[in-house]
Amino acid sequence: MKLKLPQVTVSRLALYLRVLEKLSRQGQELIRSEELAERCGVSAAQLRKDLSLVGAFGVRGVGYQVRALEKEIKRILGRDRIWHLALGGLNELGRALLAEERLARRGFRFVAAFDWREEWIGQVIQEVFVYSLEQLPYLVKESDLEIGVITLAGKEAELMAEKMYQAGIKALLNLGPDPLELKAEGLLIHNADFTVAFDLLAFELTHH
Amino acid sequence: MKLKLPQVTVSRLALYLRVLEKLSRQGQELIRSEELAERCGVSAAQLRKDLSLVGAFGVRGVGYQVRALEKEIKRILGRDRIWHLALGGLNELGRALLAEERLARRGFRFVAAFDWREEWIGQVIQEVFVYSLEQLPYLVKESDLEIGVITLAGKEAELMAEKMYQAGIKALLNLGPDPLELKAEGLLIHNADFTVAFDLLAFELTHH
DNA sequence: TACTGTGAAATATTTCACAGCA
DNA sequence: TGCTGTGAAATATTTCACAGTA
Repeated sequence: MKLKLPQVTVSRLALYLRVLEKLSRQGQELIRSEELAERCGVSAAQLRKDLSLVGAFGVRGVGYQVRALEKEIKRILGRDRIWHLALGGLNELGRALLAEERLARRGFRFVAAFDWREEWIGQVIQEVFVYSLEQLPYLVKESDLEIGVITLAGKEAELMAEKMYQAGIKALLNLGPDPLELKAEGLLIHNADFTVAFDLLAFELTHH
Repeated sequence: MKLKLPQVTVSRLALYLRVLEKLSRQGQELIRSEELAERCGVSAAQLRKDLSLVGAFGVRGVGYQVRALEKEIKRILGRDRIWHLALGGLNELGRALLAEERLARRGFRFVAAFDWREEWIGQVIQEVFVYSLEQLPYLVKESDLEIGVITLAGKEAELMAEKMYQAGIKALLNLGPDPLELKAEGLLIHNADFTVAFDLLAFELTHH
């Protein structure tokens, strides 16, 4: 319960897991740190050190059992279970998330969606029902919604965040443009503006 | 041209810029490091150190001129110009990207989209025309396409990446599920699976 | 006075290099 | 023999604390 890892290590573990899942589907049973690291774009030492922070899963002189390592990393990341997600905001981004196979396949399951717009309420998108915000508290309890995923901007994002918090959601992933200002006791908030990836590329292209 | 910055610094600069753009729109003229840092969720020392790595833009005893700082960071990040993007893959994610105001507003402009699927070719989505891949080399030259944005998976992603490289694209941003294996001389590749953000949250929820 | 800019100190992360083991 | 696991060394990043200045 108290495991502390550098955030970069956690995100690399997520990366390793993606590759392991793929190898596993392809039926590969064994992999060496060097090969796995190469596939993930990190050094072998880095990979082994990351793994050593959470346990010793390999066999000296041999390598790692793909399935066993996959299972271990899943457990460590909390990916050995189903997470119930609530979508806040039925814009293009929100609809793309509902359609994301990566999330569905990995146990991140959108159970309900919420919006203010009359045109969306009552619709079913990718098998997910769109509710009005009045129904939020009831559904959080009833469907055990844990993570709220926000795609809205500005005041709408802020209001959605508050409503979700009041309804009993434990964590918010904000994929919208504006960092959430809400500070709420016991609520875990991650602001994750994916468009930063474009700035990184622009920077590197600009400075060789 | 040769400016070297830690990647974390670059992504924080992108964050600062987002907040500055907002302040600028709201007409605020001045901001202190402490306040800006607070808004961005970093320490004031961190913010000042980040800025000091690229220059000294503040006024001691006063703070930073919002517009001037915004302009400087834009220049440093290569955000003081229009980037021409090519979308590779007209799935839900691709269509969400075409609709992303954040990108349009910040100079990341999708100029053309490419797909194999007959049903998409010839369509216009968010004012962007969808072409078949034969037209890729011509359009890269004609429209000066610099960054290819890939939303596809597996073999399709790999093939799209190769075609884009051969057509003369300078950089690829891969938002699809699989790290690109392509290694091509002079091509800048970023794999940026945004779904990692969900794993990070799951990890933190699991380990308090 | 009230801030920024920045060396120096403190931490954190990565790499090295090899001991340990199937 | 051919790997992993891991202390120790090397780097990198963050924080501290205060000199510098409008």
